Amino acid sequence: MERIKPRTLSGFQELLPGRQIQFDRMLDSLRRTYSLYGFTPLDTPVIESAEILLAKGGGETEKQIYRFTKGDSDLALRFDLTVPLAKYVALHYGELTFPFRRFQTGKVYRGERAQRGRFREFYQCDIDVIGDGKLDISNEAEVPAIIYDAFTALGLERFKIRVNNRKILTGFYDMLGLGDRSGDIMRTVDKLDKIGPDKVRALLTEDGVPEDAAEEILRFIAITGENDQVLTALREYRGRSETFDLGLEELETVVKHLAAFGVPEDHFAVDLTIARGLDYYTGTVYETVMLDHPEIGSICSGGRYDNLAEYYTDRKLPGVGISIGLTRLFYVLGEQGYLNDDLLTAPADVLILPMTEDQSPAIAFATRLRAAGVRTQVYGEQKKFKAKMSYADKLGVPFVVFLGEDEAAQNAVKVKDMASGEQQTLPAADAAAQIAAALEDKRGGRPIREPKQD
RNA sequence: GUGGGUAUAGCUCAGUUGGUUAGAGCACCGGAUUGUGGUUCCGGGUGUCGAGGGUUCGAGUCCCUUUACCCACCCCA
Repeated sequence: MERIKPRTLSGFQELLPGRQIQFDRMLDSLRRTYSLYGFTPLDTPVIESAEILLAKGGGETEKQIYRFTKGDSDLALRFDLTVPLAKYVALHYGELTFPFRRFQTGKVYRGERAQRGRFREFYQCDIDVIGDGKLDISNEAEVPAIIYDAFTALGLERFKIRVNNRKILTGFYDMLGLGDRSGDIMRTVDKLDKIGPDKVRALLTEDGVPEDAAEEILRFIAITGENDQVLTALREYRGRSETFDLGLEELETVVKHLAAFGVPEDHFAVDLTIARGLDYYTGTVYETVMLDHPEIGSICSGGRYDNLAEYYTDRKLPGVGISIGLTRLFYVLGEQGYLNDDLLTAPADVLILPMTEDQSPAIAFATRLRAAGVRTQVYGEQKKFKAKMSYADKLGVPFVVFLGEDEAAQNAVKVKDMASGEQQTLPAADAAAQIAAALEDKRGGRPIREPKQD
């Protein structure tokens, strides 16, 4: 029989068991943080009608979306979680309470060419707050505050949330008489970190930006430093564009609130260059980078949009949201050796090895362990003892329990600590509680940690 | 979509100017050790050299076609 060579499509990811456990822990941690801020979980279909997903039309989405037909239906795989949210909110408007605060984790699909840290199928973790007609600016500070909490809960420390305001940028380009070109210019300016100011200037003039305007732009994006310094420098531009002035006011408010939310000053920064992928945002925008690995780009971005669901409803639904590229984040952490292979990656805390033909005592003891919250597996295979131990070793379970004739006779169990090799015989009555306590001792590590800085 | 690269064991890869039987490490299997793993020792190759065609006495190696994958750009999480 001809065998088909097993393979996984480019840009799609599947993990081995230990890694998958770590990935799920990341997801759990994020969901817990989001719940703490009063967000409600949401799930929407991976497949939607193409008409819905392509309502906006044009651009990269059209090029990259997976689209197919089934019978007469024109269907597509969701490209992000924001468009499905817009449809959801428009559809269920009457049944929702606003501001509507939802979080959603799920896979999204983009038919672009895969490469390092770029996938065709990947997880996004989104939070959004949708207002009915209006939405207060305080939400624009809360969202990055939640991201700070979420990343900190994951054990990450060396990251920075960069904040900007779209109105400041469009206002600034209006001053230069380049308002209609601002999209292209922002994309070029965004490359500053990568290619340096000289090349940015060259690209700008190449695109037909007058030299004095290009010079002006370079001076503008060179504004860096402490948040207060940046804000002070920006105030020099006031009075020349209403849009700019409004944007600056918003940015000042967001910076002030962020401090109140408890985000340390060194974890967020006003940055006038960020602009990528933020085309539908109208106000505050965010982008988060890992400080030690800026080359991987954004792992989390979002912002304020004034009219989420304009393609589906006449109602004005402003919102603010942010999306973590979880697959990218996880991939990068793995690449950089940040994922610990500790006992937390084992699928069970205890493996019970029944040594007698009758496995019912082992199964009964497993039931007691599970009742005590201990993840327990019974190894029922008829193999040599060595093979059973080897199985325990490979899974990485911290404890093995032996249940044989000797133990049964004493109404006891023998517990082996796999790390130390020590064994002790415990009375069956309180063995489960003792094992649960010992596990508590061993734990306390976070699922994901960054290495200590030298 | 544009440009470059790679394809040999489960994985990472070596394989000389074309030469006889296809190699290493890790992993895996068996044994030393039938109630003790992770260390050690002994033994075991598990392969359509991506696919198709060509050149040649002879192709993993050279040429053509093709497919897949990787990297960079574009764009993005």
